[in-house]
Amino acid sequence: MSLKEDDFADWYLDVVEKAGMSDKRYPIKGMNVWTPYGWKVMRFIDAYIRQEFDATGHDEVCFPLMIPETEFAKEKDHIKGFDEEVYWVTHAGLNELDVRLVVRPTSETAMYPMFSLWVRSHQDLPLKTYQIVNTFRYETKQTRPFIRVREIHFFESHTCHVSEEDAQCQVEEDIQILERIAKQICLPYTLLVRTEWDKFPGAHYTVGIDTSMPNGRTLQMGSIHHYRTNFSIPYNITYEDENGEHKYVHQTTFGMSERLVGALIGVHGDDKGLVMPPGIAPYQVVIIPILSKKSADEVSAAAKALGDQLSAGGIRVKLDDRDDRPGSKYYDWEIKGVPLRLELGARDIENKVVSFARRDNAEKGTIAISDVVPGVKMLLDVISEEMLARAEEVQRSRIQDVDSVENLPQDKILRFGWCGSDECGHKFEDEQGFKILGTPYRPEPYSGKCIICGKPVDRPAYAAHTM
RNA sequence: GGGCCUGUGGGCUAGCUUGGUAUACUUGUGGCUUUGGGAGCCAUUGACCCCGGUUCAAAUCCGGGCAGGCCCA
Repeated sequence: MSLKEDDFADWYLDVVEKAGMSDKRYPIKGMNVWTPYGWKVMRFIDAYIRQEFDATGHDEVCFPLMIPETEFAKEKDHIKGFDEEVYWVTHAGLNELDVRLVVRPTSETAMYPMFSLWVRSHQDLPLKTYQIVNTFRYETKQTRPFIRVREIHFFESHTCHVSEEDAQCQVEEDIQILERIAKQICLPYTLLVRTEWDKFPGAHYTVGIDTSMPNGRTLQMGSIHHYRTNFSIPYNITYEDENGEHKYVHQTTFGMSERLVGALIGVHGDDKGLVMPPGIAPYQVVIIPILSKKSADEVSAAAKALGDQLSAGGIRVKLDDRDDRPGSKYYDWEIKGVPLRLELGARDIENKVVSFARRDNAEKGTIAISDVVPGVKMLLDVISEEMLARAEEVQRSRIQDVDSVENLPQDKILRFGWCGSDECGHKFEDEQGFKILGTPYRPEPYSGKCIICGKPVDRPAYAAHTM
């Protein structure tokens, strides 16, 4: 699906509301209520994230929400990057606080004072932790559910290593974890090393994780940072090595937010509503019994038995036995994006089959009732693969090579030569209104000239309008 | 940071200029009926953002507050 800006904004808000993902009527701008269906989706994503981090030797932790100003201010670039968008707690009861408290916009400054206590020896390393929490950032721009909010649900992993090389290996592991998470949600993405002026405040370098939305803009879903010793020095996180020498740890972080939900809505949705990737769909299958006066009891019992069978087979299934017309139910579940609809009526029972309809491509057919569990599983796998393949194809088609600033396509991701200088980069951004997303994390063959100064370059830069 | 606009049942909306019983659709609830793509009929619940002012009378006019949206830097 491809949409103009206004159409996308209307479509997005409409779908989020009608599918029951979020209620934005809570009386604080940018702080929305997770309604049951939306929260189910987020929980399935979180569950998968937990599984991935646990399996790669990370320990889940949970740090306090508040950070004393004295700790928050220790890393100068970091505070400069965040001080305009943090919430402050200045009072407690009737008293003004001596040391004001920051409501975390991210948790480096909460965690690292403790890391300096936890890490003493090289045997304590690597330290690999993560947490899934809410953070707060005072957004002044237009807010939008999941995409730009002031209370952000996200995960953040924080690691400490003996050397820059070890930390670099962690970045590679993070990318593998990302690959698996993205596959589960059928989301394509690009890995681009951000410009110096756009990297995370305090980072050595930042890898942005972007995806492409139907209005032609890119959405940053998360990022991976290599900090080197930029934080361990001000927070004094040191270890004693084999030779008794004290050294600063090298650190990384990796985080992705509820924007994953915004991305899956935008990337997969269509004019009928959401399309949920089977991997994180709260309901992978919905069963609609087709009742008639004569067959009501028989069909109801068969539908119930079918639901139990699928459920026992490990499939997340919803039996919609509301007293409503089938057509009306179809529309309801299509808006919510349930990947597979099963219809069961007297005709199907007679033929020993169940009818199905795929949400992603509207394909219909039947499955033998004797073979229903493996049949449904296979269909869900196929749906997942095809959703990812289609989304990847769309993303590829949105990337366009350009070699001049004349007539830049406004709804594409531009690939072009950039010498890497701040001067040319800023000139391009200021004059063209595009944001430079960065240069590929994985080198890709390229030869061209800087689009501004004409100097020969051997790697491309990417730019786009961003959400 | 500067400017503009808007708040009416759960949702969407008419009424506001020119003050006088608040409108339609949708949703919710109960019933009858129906069920292979949003059926129909009957009954019914439900609102003027808050505070103050003007007035016989305020959704409507005025002031302030709160909330939301848009545009520009």
